[in-house]
Amino acid sequence: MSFVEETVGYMIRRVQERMFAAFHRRFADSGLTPAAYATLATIDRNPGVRQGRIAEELGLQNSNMVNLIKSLVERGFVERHRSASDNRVFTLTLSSAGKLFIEKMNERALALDAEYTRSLSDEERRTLIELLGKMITDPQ
Amino acid sequence: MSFVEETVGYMIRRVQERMFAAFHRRFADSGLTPAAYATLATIDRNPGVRQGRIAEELGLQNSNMVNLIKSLVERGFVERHRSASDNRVFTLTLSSAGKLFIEKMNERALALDAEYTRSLSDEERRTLIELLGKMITDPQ
DNA sequence: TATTGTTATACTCTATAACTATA
DNA sequence: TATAGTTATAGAGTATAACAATA
Repeated sequence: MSFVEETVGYMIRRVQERMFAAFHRRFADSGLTPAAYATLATIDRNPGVRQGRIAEELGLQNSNMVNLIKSLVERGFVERHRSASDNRVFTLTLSSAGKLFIEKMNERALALDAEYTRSLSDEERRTLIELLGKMITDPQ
Repeated sequence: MSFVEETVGYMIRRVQERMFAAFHRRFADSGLTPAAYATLATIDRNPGVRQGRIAEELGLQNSNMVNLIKSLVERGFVERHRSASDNRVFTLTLSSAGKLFIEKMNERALALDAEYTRSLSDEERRTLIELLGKMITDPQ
């Protein structure tokens, strides 16, 4: 219907919208936004990471991390401690409740990902991730 | 750094953010948002289309089309006429100024698309669009 | 009774700038 | 002088519900 359908930009936007909606359907009862989930998953893999580093890695704004982290702490999933070596820094780790929680959420994320890539074969899904990875790691 | 990097959902979000920023850099002086550009491109290919149909096609909200169309009309790019057969409907066409404008914007969109897919070969770019297309056309 | 388009509004995500405390 | 984190705020994009006019 329009030649925008032949551009990557438009197609990505459409797919992203659908995935966003699907995420909120699947994670509605979890109280997690995509950013909050990605933050938890990053802390899980990198215990002791500081919040500014997570923001850099995930492409989030540092200022927007504050309330995000605060809510994760209040829910008992994340622990914040002052760094011993640098008193400006808060190091972040998962509590045992947080570890249990992220395990369940990881399962859910994988199921969700399988759901909205169900029209792709396993190989196509891998190819898609690989091509998107090339675009992201391109220094621009 | 996190296993979210192995999910399509996360990778799409990251790519989309970069493309969004690149769009605004390239189209800053045009006064077009991605939705406005896609709307113009759709009217160009489908003269006489009604605005609700564009919203459906592009995944936009009908209520959000109102101001979008209004600004395109005010800028002299789009003409709105009552449909002869159904008095509820406005048919949309491009003015000659709108046709000149969309041609330039199409060139710009293609250049932009080439820019942020520059880390991909032509074949990879085609593959990417094909895989995204499969996901979009999946009835879900 | 359903559909097209409109209005008003609210919510989420993201961006920016000024601030503090520490280095 | 630079960095980590905070606060407050503004903006864009999107979503929802109620409405008028027309079918």
